[in-house]
Amino acid sequence: MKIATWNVNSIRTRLEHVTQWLTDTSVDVLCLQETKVVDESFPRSPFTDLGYHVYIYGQKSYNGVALLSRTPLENVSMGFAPEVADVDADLEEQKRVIAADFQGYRIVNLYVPNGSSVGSDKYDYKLRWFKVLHRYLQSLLAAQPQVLVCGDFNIAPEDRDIHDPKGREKQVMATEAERQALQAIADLGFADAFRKFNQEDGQFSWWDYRAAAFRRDLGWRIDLHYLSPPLYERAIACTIDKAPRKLEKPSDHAPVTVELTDS
Amino acid sequence: MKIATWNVNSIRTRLEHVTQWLTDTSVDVLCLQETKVVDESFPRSPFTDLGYHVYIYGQKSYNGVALLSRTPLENVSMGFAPEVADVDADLEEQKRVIAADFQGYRIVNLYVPNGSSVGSDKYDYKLRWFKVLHRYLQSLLAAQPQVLVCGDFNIAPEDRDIHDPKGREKQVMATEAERQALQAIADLGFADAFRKFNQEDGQFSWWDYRAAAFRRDLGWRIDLHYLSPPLYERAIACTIDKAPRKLEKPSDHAPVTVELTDS
DNA sequence: GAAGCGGACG
DNA sequence: CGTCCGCTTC
Repeated sequence: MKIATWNVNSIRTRLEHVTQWLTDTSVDVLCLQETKVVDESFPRSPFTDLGYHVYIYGQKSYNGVALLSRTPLENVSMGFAPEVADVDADLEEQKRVIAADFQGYRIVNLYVPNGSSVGSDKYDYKLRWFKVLHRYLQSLLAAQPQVLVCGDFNIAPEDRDIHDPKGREKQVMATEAERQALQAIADLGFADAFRKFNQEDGQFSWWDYRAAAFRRDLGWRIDLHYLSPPLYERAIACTIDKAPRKLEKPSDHAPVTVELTDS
Repeated sequence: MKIATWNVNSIRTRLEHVTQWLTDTSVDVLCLQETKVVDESFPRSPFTDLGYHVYIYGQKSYNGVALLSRTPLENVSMGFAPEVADVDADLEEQKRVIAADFQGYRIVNLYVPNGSSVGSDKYDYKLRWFKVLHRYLQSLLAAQPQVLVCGDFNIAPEDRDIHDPKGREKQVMATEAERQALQAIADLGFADAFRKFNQEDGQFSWWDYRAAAFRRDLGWRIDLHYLSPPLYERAIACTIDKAPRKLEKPSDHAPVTVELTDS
């Protein structure tokens, strides 16, 4: 079983890249972020034509997440409700969370707020959002010990996940407060699937469009698969596919795939 | 000597087309319209690198004219002032006129208002603008009998300059009032250089982006060179180059070149 | 309806 | 650098 996460930076603009990649890789579930389209305008048929079931939670212009699956998914939920009560309205407005049951476990697909710059309102929003995510995942785990949380986390977990960790404390996606928020999630009982197989630094999933960052390999590893123990046991591979990032008009993110034993 | 006029519909978007065309054609002076950029952001160096001197009169988003010349130009003037006094402020606000001395004659580069639709405020603006243009050119001719006026006139002089003249009286760019305004300019002593050499109908310089107008050759001849008698005598060719209109992401206008004897 | 710009966001 | 949108123009 292969589960992939890919921030596509507009599903409409990246339609060809995504359908081609699905054809090439045959992943079982693809978790998309930054679809940037309202549900009525999501291009469903290119994916149903390939045999995928489509579950979407989108909005105009920004954010938006989706699940594509070769088999139907059960109990699809959008946003933090009803797992978490009393979520600030502004944290639920942005469409960043979609989850569903697949093969007896729960897949949670996240598009974590970027945070803009340290100390900005958006940075505060990101940290508030993580507090709610913590409660949300805590609630999920209480009901179901098998959880896979993936997506664009907009945080590099460690210094080896950044091309240049110098001065990182001032850099959004690398500050101590963000890493602590991420660690609090991990402490619920999640482990980073990629690091089960690969300890090297310089393994990136995102490269800024600016400053020829991809050509110079100035990237960050911010697209992650966090697995609860029973799934972490079953993980047999986790890979970043840089090929789509080399195409014309690419997303700034590469897809990341985790493979689990069938058990 | 070759003088060309080209409405490029954004010099920044069309930069490659224009530099390539200059390289291919080696015109002496290129008169640009709809540069759509403030002077500080005009891409000067691509043209200076090709050996052109650059004179610009631009504004944000709309309008904007420029002169590119292989040799330095003298007495460059922008707008109607100081030739015409007491011009309504709204007629000078839009950057549509740039002029300069070249080889002993004056080149006037115009971007005539489009006029939107008959009876609209913009249509009235266009006719008012022509009244000032008339005074402006009258003043120029009094000082200097050798004048070349070119640009996007947004008027087709005759029915043979329109793909379908039926119902043209209701069509902006072809109404009687507009043609009379244009004729009043001609009556100052200008003649249409193109018609010195070519009497055929269906000779167009502009094709709407809509309705596959270019493919179906549904165009208009609205990009003109008007020459005062001494220059008209010297004209030895006037041609519309449709090649750039066939490129990817073209301007909706083709460049029009007039050639004069060196005399 | 096609295409431009500017501004927000990343 | 590249997405989206609202706006304007033609």
